[in-house]
Amino acid sequence: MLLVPFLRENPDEAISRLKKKLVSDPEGSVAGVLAADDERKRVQNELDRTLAEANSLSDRIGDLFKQGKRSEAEELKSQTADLKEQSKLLSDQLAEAERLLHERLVVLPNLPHPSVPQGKSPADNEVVFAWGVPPTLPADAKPHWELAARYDLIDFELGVKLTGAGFPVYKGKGARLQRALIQYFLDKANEAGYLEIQPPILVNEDSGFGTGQLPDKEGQMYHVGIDGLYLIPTAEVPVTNIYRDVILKSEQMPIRNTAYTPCFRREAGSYGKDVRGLNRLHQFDKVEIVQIAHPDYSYDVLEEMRSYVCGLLEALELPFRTLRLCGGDMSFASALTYDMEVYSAAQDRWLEVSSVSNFETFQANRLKLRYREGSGKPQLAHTLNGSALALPRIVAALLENNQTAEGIRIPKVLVPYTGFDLIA
RNA sequence: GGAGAGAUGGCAGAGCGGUCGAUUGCGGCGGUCUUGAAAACCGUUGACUGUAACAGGUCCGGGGGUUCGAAUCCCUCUCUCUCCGCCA
Repeated sequence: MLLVPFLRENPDEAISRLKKKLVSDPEGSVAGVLAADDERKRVQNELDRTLAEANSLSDRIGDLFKQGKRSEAEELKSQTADLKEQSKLLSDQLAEAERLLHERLVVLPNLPHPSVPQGKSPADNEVVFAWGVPPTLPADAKPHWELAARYDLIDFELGVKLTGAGFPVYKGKGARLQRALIQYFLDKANEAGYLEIQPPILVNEDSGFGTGQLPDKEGQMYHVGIDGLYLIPTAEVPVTNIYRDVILKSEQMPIRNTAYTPCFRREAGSYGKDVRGLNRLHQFDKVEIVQIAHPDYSYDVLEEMRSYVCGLLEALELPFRTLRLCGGDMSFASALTYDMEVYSAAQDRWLEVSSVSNFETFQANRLKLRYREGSGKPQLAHTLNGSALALPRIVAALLENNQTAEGIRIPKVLVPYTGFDLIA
């Protein structure tokens, strides 16, 4: 959620940055927020004055009673009725003004960092880094869904029987590969100084709001209506919400957490090869990294997280590139996002395997996640997170890029985890 | 699912309807003492809002009510804990 004081002091800057995020009427939006805030302040002021008057009257009545001046007290009592009615009215007005302000504020996305490229679609993303060479595959190279079937690693039809499309069943070496990747990613994150967390995978509404999934992206989460809980779309939600309503000491930062969880997404997506096989699922596994950082160095932290993820991909020997997302392709809450994409030769396309973002104070403002410098006033912290990594497309790329006539080769770093170096 | 107890400041834990934003202890911070530290002693220590700064306002789980006045009384919701049952 954007900060009203910032909008008030820098309306023009806010408007031009919102434009980059393709907000349709940034002028009207900002003006609407400021107007709502003005009204809120006006009503608040009036209410405060009324309450102050009522409070002082009550004090005097109390004093008079103590002094035994009953009739004078009764006299004053009669004066309070008006104030009472007025304050009731005003507090209703205040609630309405606050609701309106919140309603207008909550629909505005985060402001993009100055380095974010202008653009509308993935085609406008900026390639900032690339590593590795696409492998030369045999002429009869297969996409991963055919490989998964041939080696009996993943059964998509069986998932349809049990649950529905997008809920695959992993079997044998396929299942083992999943477990190996999770273990490997967690071990690496631990080595890099991230504290491992095992959070709940259902969260309440407050948590959904805190990280920005609610209220605007409600439809993307599975909802357990009877209990009012949501299945998490990413571990970011429970892990970041650990720090909701928390005031840290500045020396406690940066906080570095990692978590493996299944992730659930309802998003329907498009049809055809974009969603074939592992390309888009309703349930998948992911290891997430989250940091809470001081605003002074949160962009250093972002770079560190980015290079950490790149290191994982290099270790897995997967050719990849890093994109700086353009304003139109960024998520609602993000100020700057890097996507890592692995090249899949057999599909001849780039697969997004990780997304690393700095949310600055956007989530922290919703979460009331603050830090204190010495004995100073609490300040909003910066939140960051990234996938490190999401399994399905890593598996897809591993299968496709490492296919040989003998079978599918497992990268060296994974062999201690899988217990085999070839799927044949 | 049944029965009971509870929800107060970083934590623990008080709080006859006005003098309570809230006793006290611990913790934190500052100081005295000390070569330094510990101990002891003294002081200080919530958040939000608001103001140029004061002032003012709000917050004792959420919501509503009684009252001139509510942390204290009433209603309601939520959550937590204990015991029993059930299950892993």
